[in-house]
Amino acid sequence: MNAILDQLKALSDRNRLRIVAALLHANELCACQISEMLGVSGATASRHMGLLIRADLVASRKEGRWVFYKLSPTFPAHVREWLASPLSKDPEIKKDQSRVKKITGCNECDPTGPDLL
Amino acid sequence: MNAILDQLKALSDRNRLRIVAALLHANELCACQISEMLGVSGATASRHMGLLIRADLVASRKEGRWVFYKLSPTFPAHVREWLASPLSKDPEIKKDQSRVKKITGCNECDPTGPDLL
DNA sequence: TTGACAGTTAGCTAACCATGCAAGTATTGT
DNA sequence: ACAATACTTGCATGGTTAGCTAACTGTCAA
Repeated sequence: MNAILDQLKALSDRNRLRIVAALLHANELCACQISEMLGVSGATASRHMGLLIRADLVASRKEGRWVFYKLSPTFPAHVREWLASPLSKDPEIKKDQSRVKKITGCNECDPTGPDLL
Repeated sequence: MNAILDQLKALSDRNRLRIVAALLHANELCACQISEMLGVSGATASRHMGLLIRADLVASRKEGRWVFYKLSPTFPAHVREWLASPLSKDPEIKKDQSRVKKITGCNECDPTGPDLL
């Protein structure tokens, strides 16, 4: 039960749910994009990502100074099916998506890939 | 997003997840069974049930002095598919199931029905 | 009507958690 | 080596929440 509980706790925060929605849409994002999208400090974003990683919902990849995040390969399929459709229609999430597009702070970030939403 | 967030928050508590697991297994339970299964006061159990109802995960039915709870007809199917199998195997949940069987405080309670786990 | 029982609500406390700032680590470029 | 950038971690703080007891509402029985 603890593994599932950790995943539920990780998902039951507004900002972390926004992060998951963004990763469903964008395939891969770097930390700076996430903190800017949320409008929180880099430290706070980093904590959220650590929590999502420990819950086995997100995987990270380090490349030079940057850390890139994507949904874990073991991200529960049923959760994806549950969240994908409603989140893709949510106005707040849509706003996040267009905000991410405009973030050019880290030009290595190329959030183009299969859209999972 | 708020509706989903409310459901996630409602599920992301150990005791409330135990309640949902019990309802997946037992079809219908009364308040006294739930508080006794959890080992918490009736007041605490009542608060948990109120939260689950407001999240639209549980429906209640009043019969005389008793209130019976079951999963809402709109309980998300994907969530059920996600939780059912792992929870049914969880030792803590199994212990809850056998504990519920022995509760005879309210003899109206007849937790026999289709086992959804 | 009075008492007992089942459940809810109010008020409180303690624990948890999201956040920011500041300091630390790691990597790159000059 | 030094500075700058990207992220992480320690610590303090304000807000949220699970839990209790006590008081309240509603129902049934004597």
